[in-house]
Amino acid sequence: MRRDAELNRERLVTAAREVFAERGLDVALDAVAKRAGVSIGTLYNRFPTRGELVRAAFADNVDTVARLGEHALGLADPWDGFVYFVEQVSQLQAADRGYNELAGSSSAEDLSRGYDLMSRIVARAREAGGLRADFTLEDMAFVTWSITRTIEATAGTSTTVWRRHLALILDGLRASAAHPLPEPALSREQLADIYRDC
Amino acid sequence: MRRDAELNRERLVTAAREVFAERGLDVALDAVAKRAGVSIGTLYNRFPTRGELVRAAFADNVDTVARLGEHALGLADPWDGFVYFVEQVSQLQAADRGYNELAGSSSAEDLSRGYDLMSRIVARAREAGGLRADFTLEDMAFVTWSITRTIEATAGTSTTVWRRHLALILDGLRASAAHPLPEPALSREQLADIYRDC
DNA sequence: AGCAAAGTTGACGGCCTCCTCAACTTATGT
DNA sequence: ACATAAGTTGAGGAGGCCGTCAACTTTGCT
Repeated sequence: MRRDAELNRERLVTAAREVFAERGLDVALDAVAKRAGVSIGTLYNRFPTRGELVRAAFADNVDTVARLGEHALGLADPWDGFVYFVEQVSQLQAADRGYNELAGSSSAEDLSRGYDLMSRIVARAREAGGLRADFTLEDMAFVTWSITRTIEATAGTSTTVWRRHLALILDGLRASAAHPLPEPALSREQLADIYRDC
Repeated sequence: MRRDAELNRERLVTAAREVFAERGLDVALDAVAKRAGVSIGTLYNRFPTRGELVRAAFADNVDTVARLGEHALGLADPWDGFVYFVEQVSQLQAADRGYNELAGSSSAEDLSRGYDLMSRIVARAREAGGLRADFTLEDMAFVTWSITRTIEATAGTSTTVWRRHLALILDGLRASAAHPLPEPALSREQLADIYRDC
């Protein structure tokens, strides 16, 4: 890759991160090209689909989440680790509209790394008796969808109320709060279907 | 209003209900006109904005919710009434994509009638000690957003898993599950702001 | 029956975004 | 210095939806 091409690529990724953060994942790509100081043709040349640009823009966040997960697993109390992880990821979402949208529709499980990590965090918290026994990995999608949506709705008015909502949710996930659930959890395949569609 | 005009109006409202239910509130209005067997010009003549058509299409649901609320208040146990109301409204949302989207962005409080009703259901459940003491009317928005989003995500795969999610949420709303919340509730004004924007 | 008011029609201009491609510019190795 | 591959450019065609309006049709009153 030529030096100028590499530079333009970086400019595009940076611009994409900024524009996605401010205006969401659905912005017109012209806005990204303009902010990068590059023509729309170059953008399409480098990133033929929007998805590729999105992936490039949020590659860092994937690493960050992995680090958060490792740290969560390092905490002495498994329930605290679970809470820590969910809170930190939510914080990331609250700070970046684009990432919030992404988290709500790809949930980090297309990444085997993130999937595995979350799986361990959930299992550990459940087995230690902090997290309710009937909570499955797939149920994490509910948590993500909930938080994603309230962050989206409240971002313009308060950057912190989502913490209240999260606290309400967490209170329902403690083993001590558990009442029998009326429906079986989603299977791994069902969840995969859901994410495939979007 | 002329007889034919009245008939066309009804056709449009019926068509809108059907199309919104299947494809959401953002469909191209041509689709509604086509299903109604009427020209796009007539649609615009009768309903100058999309909002007016939406309101007309979901007027029935507003009545239904009011009835559900009354019934909830008639139940002997206030907590059961609360649960009943939330479940029934969610059921309505699960059956109609358009109404689900509407509920997620207008939350029935633009309607003073629905607002008042919900207010009483919440207050009653809280005062009876079933619903946690720190739960406010404004917190209902969290519940609505959560359920709306998971219904939206899962509708194509399962028409019932949302009940599992709702059960998890409800477990967090019981007085017995309450742990101190980290943030104050949204004020009535803040919530109004949020709904104004959308 | 005849007529004015009410209602309907759908082609069309406007707007936006997507994505392509032929012409042009730049980097790099020799 | 120059040739050539690599990269860039941006105007423009395609597609979708919106909302309008002048010409036409229907209703209902007298």
